[in-house]
Amino acid sequence: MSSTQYTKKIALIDCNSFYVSCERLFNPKIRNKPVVVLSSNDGCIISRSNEAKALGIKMGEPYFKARNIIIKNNVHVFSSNYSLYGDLSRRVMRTLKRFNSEIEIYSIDEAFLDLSNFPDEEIENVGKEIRDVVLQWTGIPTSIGIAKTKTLSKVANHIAKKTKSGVVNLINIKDIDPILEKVEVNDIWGVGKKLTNFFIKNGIHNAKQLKNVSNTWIKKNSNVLSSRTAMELRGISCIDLETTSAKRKSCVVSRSFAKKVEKLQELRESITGYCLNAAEKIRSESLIAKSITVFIRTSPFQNQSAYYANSKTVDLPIATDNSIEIVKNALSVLKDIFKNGYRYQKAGIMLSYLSDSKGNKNLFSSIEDDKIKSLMKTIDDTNYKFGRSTLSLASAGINKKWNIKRQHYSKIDTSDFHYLPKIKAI
DNA sequence: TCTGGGGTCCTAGGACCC
DNA sequence: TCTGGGGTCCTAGGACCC
Repeated sequence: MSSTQYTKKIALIDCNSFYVSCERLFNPKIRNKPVVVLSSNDGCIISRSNEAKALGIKMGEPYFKARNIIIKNNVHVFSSNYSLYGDLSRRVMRTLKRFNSEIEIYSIDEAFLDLSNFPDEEIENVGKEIRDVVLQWTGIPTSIGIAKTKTLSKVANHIAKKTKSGVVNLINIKDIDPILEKVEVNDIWGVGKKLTNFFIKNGIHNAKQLKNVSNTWIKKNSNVLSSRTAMELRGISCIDLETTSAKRKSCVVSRSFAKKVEKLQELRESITGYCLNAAEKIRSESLIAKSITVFIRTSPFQNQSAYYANSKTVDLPIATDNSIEIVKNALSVLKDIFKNGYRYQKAGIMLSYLSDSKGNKNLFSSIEDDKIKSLMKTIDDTNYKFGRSTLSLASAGINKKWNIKRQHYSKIDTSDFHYLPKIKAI
């Protein structure tokens, strides 16, 4: 044991059953009880407490299929509350940034954090400290995996979820093979359904076997992504931390309907709403869109009625963030793909070829443009203050029969004083 | 009756050109 | 008249992630 070492160290911090943890934060009664959170429209189960997992409730399972187990076992059910989860996510990420600004926010409940600046021998304790601080400051429990590459830190995290301390460190492990041997190939980051089948067919069942497969074989028989994954398992970093939050390239807004929709008018209302949402989103990120895609489809699960799905893209002559422009184009595309006589289940729009709107004044910008800009800003500011869709367009409709279902909504809003938990003085 | 929503990246194959 | 090989660029769709 000699001098202090500073090898490359990446931590993956993952919030445990994140949406369930968020609901529990404001509802102590459901701690240590089985809890699930549903996807939009109360369609599928997308977050489960450990107690719910133990009952055999599966990730992504349709709610109606699990309903019997849920009722029988008194499982607490919540519709998703994304503004709450988004808010708590930001608090967690802010806390993590105190340990190092080199952070990649990978999803709403996960972040990669570069910890190379801490000495190797201290790293496990640093991991434990991060976990304690996040829990204390935000109330959210996490699991932490630390290793030399992103893929290995995912593996470490996978194991950490099953351990009591919640922290697993693979830095300077003498022999990693016995650990990798216990990780099934389908649990490796980057290996999905298709690749799992391919690997198993070729005798590769676990992470140790994938790590030891020859580079030439994998490149010849699979693709660069697989070879990168294998390299990363060997401890050679191929996937960099993306710390500068790159601007997104597309923006999708889509929803399933609570009730099937048959009329063009109702589709028009929904598409208008999605456009307004998406336009507001890209404006808040100073982006403009060059193309708009509209898609509609009937349910793929109901085999007795005919299936119809279609989409169409329109390229705009000039990239824009103007809601009115976007709605107008989307509705005209919708008219082209709409067919009578179908029961539509879902619709959506996508804005793509997004680019920076700042310093990007086009040749044709005019006083008219400035007027539109200030109108959009007024709409955004008002909606921010008084809630979404305070100001809207007439085509968005008023009576939205098709609008989403949220039967188990917790109604917690961290930006509203009415929902602050009350503390009684003793 | 009831099956989420939002992203990125890679690749094969077609179109086109020389 | 018939026939070639190779390069680039674009796009749709697939696979993967959470």
